[in-house]
Amino acid sequence: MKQTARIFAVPPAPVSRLAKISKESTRDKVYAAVRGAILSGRLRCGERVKEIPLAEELGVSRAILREAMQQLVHEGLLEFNPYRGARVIELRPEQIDEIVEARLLLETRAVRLACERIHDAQRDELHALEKQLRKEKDALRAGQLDLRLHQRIWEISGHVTIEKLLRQLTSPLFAMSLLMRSAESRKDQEASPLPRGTHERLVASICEGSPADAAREIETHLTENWTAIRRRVAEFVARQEAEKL
Amino acid sequence: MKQTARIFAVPPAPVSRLAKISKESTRDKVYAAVRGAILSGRLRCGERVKEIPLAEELGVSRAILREAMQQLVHEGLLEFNPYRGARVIELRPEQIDEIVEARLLLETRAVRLACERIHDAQRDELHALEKQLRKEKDALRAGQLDLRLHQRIWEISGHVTIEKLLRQLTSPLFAMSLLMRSAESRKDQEASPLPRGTHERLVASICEGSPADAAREIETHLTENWTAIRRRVAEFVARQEAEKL
DNA sequence: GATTGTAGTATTGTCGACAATTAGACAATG
DNA sequence: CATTGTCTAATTGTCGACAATACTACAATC
Repeated sequence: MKQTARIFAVPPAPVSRLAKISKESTRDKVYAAVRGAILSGRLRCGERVKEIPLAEELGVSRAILREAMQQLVHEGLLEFNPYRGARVIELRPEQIDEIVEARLLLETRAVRLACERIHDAQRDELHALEKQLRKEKDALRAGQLDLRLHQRIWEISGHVTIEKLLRQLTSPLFAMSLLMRSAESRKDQEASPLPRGTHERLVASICEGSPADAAREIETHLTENWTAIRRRVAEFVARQEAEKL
Repeated sequence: MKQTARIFAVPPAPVSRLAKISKESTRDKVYAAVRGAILSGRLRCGERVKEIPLAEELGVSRAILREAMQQLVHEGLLEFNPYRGARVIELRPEQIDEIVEARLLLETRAVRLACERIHDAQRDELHALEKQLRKEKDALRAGQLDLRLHQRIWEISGHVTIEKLLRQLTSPLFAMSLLMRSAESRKDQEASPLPRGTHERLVASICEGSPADAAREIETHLTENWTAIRRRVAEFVARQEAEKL
């Protein structure tokens, strides 16, 4: 007895505008489900992903799951080794540097564009998101809100290509940040919250349309946030190497 | 009687260094084969890609082919519509603008890094490539050499993340340039060769380690080259729209 | 004549089964 | 005791078959 679709976080039938009739395929749903599992921490970085159990859990065949997994490989969330299975990626500190640098190049452009193209309704939305983020005490949910805020800004920029690239770059970073959060003691977590002030200033700059300010804010925001995480990752792999010996 | 592997451009057993024992899977070979078919013009932009004939031609099952095609979707070379099959993408002029802009952001950084990190052996290689490119009269081969030259520079930059993104951005552009070349009259082709001088200056700047010059060269190179193609694409879609009526 | 309904066919979506490969346990050998 | 060889179980790689859907042509209706 299969229990299909229980896993899928079924979205409330996204008000199909006439242009977008393309019903999403099973593969897309599986892709979203696995991606969500990684990005919510249910599948942790470095963890082996076995096809049979996961396919059964999702109520689909392995073939479909494998197709979805290929997409995740290309998105940088999974690693494949022939006959040895797939693992969720595990970034090394240098890779984090690279990804953050690339993100900076692209996201700077994105926020500048957002400054030019933002509408009033979107201004309200950004402020609401920022306010919600400021009030959120739970670290995990705060991280997810932070991600949503960024994504919203990319969308507002109207630059689809850059948006896709940023989404791709951010996924593995976010997954690693989850691993760090779960790996470290509760005390450390309290000691390093997200730098809230930068969000406020970033949103403000975009809403008043000051590209230079916005660019500066996004730079400090990214740099501060990820140098902290980079340090933790470095400590983490050092500890891991030590255990190996 | 199947004729497996006849299609695969079998590479001469890429001197496996001890670290890289991972024998490439059938899926990777299929991926490379289809990608090659698109990037060599055998599969043209906008063309429908039917699974059964292609799978038979490659001598593999549809399942494998579909996995490979998923990767190509993510790379931006294929488009999927449920139950309607896959097509090779067809870029609109605005998309070309976007991609070129993103490429510019990333490739500028790449050439600057290449200036810092290049070795003597690589200098020789770049010069050799550039010389070969300068002598090449055939437009298609010249385009492929141009691509190789760029890719080599990305590799020299040592920035794996940027390299991957650039590869992704360039694939669809290149495919479209092939379409343009085949769509237009022979006379026009002669009239618009690649701007060779910029390659020479670009390679020179990188080899002598002048980041500012190199960045300027890559910018003019990309801009000149792709505004020309963008114009042709615009004409092409206009002609196409006209035929529809 | 244009539109609508209705086969039939071609193509994609999905699945379960079997083959190939790896990893780990355990015995044999020096 | 360390090393090597062999067997077994678990897992992935590959395939062919069947179901679901979309496209085409043609007939029916107004």
